[in-house]
Amino acid sequence: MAKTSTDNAGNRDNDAISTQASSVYDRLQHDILTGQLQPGLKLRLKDLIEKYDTGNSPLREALSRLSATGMVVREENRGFRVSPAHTEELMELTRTRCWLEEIALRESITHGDTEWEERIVLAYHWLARAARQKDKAANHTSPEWETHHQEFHLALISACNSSILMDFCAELAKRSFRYRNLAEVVEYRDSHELEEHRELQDAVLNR
Amino acid sequence: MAKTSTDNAGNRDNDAISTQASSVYDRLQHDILTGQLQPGLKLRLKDLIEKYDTGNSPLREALSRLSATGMVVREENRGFRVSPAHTEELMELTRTRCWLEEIALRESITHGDTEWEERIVLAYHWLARAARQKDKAANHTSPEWETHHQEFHLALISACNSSILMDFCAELAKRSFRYRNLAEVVEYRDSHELEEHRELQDAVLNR
DNA sequence: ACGCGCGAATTAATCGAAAATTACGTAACT
DNA sequence: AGTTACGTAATTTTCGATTAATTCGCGCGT
Repeated sequence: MAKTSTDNAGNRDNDAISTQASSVYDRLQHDILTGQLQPGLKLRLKDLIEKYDTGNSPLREALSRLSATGMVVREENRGFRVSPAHTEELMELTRTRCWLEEIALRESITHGDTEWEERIVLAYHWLARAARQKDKAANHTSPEWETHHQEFHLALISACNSSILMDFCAELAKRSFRYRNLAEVVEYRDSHELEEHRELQDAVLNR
Repeated sequence: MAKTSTDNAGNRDNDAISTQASSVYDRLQHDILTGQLQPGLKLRLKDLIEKYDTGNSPLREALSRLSATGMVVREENRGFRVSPAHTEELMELTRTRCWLEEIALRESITHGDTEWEERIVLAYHWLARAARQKDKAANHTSPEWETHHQEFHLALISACNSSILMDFCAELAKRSFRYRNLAEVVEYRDSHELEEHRELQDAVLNR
């Protein structure tokens, strides 16, 4: 989950040089999602300027963007802080995510074509490969695995005919990812997790 | 639709003075939603600084926030422009909005309590009153009516147990509002629109 | 001891100008 | 004629410093 879809999407195939504000945005978001910046933490501009080795304006810009997506909360004339995390919000999040992903998946199954199927197969392939490497390193949350996991789920719903809904799902996935990291719930992830994903893939492809 | 939920939510009951960046954010969003700033329009910082009578930093902050919600698109090192409007996106938007509001309404009907019902009745009352004043002025899109219309729809889904979903719905409503203004489709709004809302209220209250 | 108001220190928000990047028009070259 | 290279102008991005707001601590009065 090193990069988000919105941030560097424009830099895929052209020479566009990422601006400093975007770099700080990425790094800040990463640190929030991985829990290195804890919920509720006061974000003092001076400290962040030093920590992320940047200037006033880019930092403020990054924080503004993050506040719009709910990663940080802005308190007028009082600065920013990492958005708090409550168990209620996690429940709400899970609930909402279920609703939205159910719709998206249902629609995808209805309207999905062969290209969609190929995307799923490919995404699963990458996920499985990342999982194999994960086993080797015995690293429960390898960044690549997270990326491919995200990509797999996005592939599943990629035929729902609504990029808006996909964006919402991606947003919810990010927030869920954050809660996972905060709780450091790693126990439940055992070897048959990959199997579940395979079953999911097969079930979807068979409608 | 003068104020959005996120923007001035913090100013509800305390003395917090709105910052200049937030003011510019509100005004910019308003002008985009009402179509005064047309889709795809290049937003030159110098012009905007003059037009909105502000400085470099607040403006940039406002634009950054708007880019996160998709109101404006950011082109790295190339500035900002008002996000374009396609008919496909309108269709996608409508589709997605249906899905989400259906869930939210269904959940609200299931879990709604008497407080929820009171909120609906109250919201309808305000809406009806605004509609009456609208008739007097023969003004199809009075800002107050839009506000109360929004509030009514939010009240309907306010018992869905997911503020996240409500935020998404509000976001979609804003975008729809924009398309309505862009197309200036006013014909279909006739006198029985209020009736429809009344029927909606009654139906919901009767589950 | 507790609450209240005033002033110093700290922090956030804004401004004005420098630095970096892109856009554009002109000229040279194939 | 078309195309590439180059220099200038326009624009965006960033920096450093100023201004405005908040927080904290102390003394005063009750």
